[in-house]
Amino acid sequence: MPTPTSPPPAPARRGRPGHDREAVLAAAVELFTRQGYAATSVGDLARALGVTKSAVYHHVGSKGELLALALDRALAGLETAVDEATAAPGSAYARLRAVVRRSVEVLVAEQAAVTLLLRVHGNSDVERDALARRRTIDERLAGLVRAAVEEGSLRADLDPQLVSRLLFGTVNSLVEWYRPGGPVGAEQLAEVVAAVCFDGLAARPRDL
Amino acid sequence: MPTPTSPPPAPARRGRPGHDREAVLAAAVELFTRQGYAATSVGDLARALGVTKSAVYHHVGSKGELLALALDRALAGLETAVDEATAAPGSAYARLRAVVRRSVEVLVAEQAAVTLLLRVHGNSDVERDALARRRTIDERLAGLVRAAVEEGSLRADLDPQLVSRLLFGTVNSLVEWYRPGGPVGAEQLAEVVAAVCFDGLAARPRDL
DNA sequence: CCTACCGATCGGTAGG
DNA sequence: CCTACCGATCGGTAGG
Repeated sequence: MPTPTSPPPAPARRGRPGHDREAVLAAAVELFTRQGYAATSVGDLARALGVTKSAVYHHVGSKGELLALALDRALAGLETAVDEATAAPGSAYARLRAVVRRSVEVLVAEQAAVTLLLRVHGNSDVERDALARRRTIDERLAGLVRAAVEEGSLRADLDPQLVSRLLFGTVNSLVEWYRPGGPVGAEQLAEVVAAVCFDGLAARPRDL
Repeated sequence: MPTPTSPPPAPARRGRPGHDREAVLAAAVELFTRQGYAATSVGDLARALGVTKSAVYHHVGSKGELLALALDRALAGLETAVDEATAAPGSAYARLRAVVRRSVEVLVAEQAAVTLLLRVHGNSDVERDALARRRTIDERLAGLVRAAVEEGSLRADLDPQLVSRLLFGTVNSLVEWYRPGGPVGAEQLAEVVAAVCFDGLAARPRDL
């Protein structure tokens, strides 16, 4: 038992050391991505943290609030990536390639949160708000692709919208298999993805 | 108790015309993909069909059985695509390109079921069995990529496993946005995806 | 009055 | 194919 008799005059920490809001969020994001949001109960989350459900509710108002926090983290990261890359000087092609690289880096840094974002169905206001923000990002990306096509640096035989979807579909698919700490680092991955997307997989003379 | 008093002599059709097992499965797959499997209750499904929950259980033994049927449909389609494309004559490159095209076609034909498959978490035996079958498919695809790299038709500076993941990550990402009946047909989409994956997005002299 | 919890239980709803 | 239910578990909250 912690201090049942001795009253320390300093009003320092009482109760157990315990977790903070950030630790609860981290555990929630991990479980939500591994099992799915709907399939994860607050009880599951509490068990993973080694506390009771009530302890979880001490730190967070609702299960949906945890989802909202996670989705905001993913969206903020992606929005910043798009902001920075679109504001950069240079050709539309260079900006697009930069946004691909930066997106991969965000996706690696906030992988679990981005995974959640990509799986949102719109089953609640929180999810619908996230989908709306995501659509805005997608539209900005499509605009960048359009500019690169008009500039003449992307193949002109394909619809820019289609190109945008294939491009960021490839980027987003990374969450399905990439695990940090493996043989491929984040920056290296970003460069490989950009190279494959823009230059293709087929062997070319310059490979030899 | 059923029929406590009135025993109708004619055993003809009783009850409403109603749905069959296939209609229940179709509605389930649609709802599971739209809302997520865990977030879809059997009551939701019943409401969508305009019947009661018990009516649903007349056609199907459990919610998990509906998931198993859907996942089997997706897996069988993809397995057939890989079977046929890998058995075809020609270079490894040609077989790989064929399997990409055939995969896109299966994905379009069984889009909802494939979407479900791609979102499986392994939360039940049904889901774990599906993941195991999917892994086998992925390994065969990776083997085909490896053969194409060794043959010299794919860029040799990248790990075949990485190439395989990017390639089929791109293919699989189609479920997120492709809707049949739109401006792009299935075969056309298959050809575009193969072209973009192998030749890249960047403009090249032959485009001009 | 605070932070950090616990044991028990709330009203509703899940799959069956 | 329905009405009428079950065991259990859901997200969330009470007092201490």
